[in-house]
Amino acid sequence: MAPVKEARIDLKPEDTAQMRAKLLDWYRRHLRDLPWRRTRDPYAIWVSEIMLQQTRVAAVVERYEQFLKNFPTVVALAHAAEADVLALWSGLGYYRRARMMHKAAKTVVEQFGGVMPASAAALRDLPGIGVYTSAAIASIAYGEPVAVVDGNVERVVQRLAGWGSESREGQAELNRKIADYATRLLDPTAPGDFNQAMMELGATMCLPKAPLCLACPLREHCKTQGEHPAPTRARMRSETAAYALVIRSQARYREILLEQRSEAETVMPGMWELPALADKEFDERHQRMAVRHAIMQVNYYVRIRTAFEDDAELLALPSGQHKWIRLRDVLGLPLTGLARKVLLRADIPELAAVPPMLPARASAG
DNA sequence: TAACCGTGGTC
DNA sequence: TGACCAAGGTT
Repeated sequence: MAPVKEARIDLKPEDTAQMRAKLLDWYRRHLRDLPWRRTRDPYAIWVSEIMLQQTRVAAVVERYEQFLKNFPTVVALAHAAEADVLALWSGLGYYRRARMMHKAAKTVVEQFGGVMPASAAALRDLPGIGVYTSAAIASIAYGEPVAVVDGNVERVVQRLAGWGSESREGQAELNRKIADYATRLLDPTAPGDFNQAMMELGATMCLPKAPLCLACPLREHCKTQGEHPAPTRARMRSETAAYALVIRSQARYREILLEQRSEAETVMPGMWELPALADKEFDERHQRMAVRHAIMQVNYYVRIRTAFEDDAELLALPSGQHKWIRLRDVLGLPLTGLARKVLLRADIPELAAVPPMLPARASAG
């Protein structure tokens, strides 16, 4: 006798078999050629899954290979300095992900002899690896039959099953039902491909706003044909900010003034940024550039002012530690996303090409 | 459980 | 300009 909870899921065995076949067939013909789909190395897949958390595929594609070039194995990552790991993460956001993965790599080396845990349950014990990520790595790298539930799968299942806002149950109960459905639907003979197919379907067909139902391989099995309750919106606000680009020439090289955020900050602790201006207002003649920078619920409209070494009174340098950094070493530091963006757009010859490898340890430590 | 942690593209 | 959103985890 089936448990009550599962009995509410309307999925007949013959439907399941058809849906698996249609979805896998569609996936194998339409999958995007992404770098992490060319490997079964559990470490490389781990890196991709951490980078992909709440982050767009396009942003990850740019960083994934560079990260693996610098840290090709879990042992290499474990032996790296945290500042170097963060430097390669600069601009990706959610920096705790990088710190936790670095910490987990050390655990893998110290406790497991440098061999990645080979099951979802064991992976789950590492910092930064939760229910989703452990299932993703285990199914893709090891073929373990565990279903993933990410934002895509959640939406796809809700539409397939017709579970919408009319249900009175709590979010926790709904999440259980979704995980149950995904587990029932999972093709145990190809769990890695199947999981990726569900996510790919959500990412490219079963879109949040205007789903492409007419081209969907599962349309005949879908209860809603794309309906989905509109998610509640968070409020955004705008602010202005102003920073200084201060460059000085030394005998053989040029240096830029940067400031290191306190380790006690809750946001981007210990990372390097441009010095803030004491006064956000300044003459347009001194403006080097203007950029928008979205952080969480705030759109910052940022103006960057050109300044010089003896303009110190313009700068607000009360707490943070500031330092002159050689321009050629700057990309080796853990920069905030905003600092990185400004420097890369500032047309600075020393930064003309993003180096594929981290520079030798910068002098800013 | 809900708040918190970053970002760039796009409309 | 303002707002939305993307392969979550932690506390």
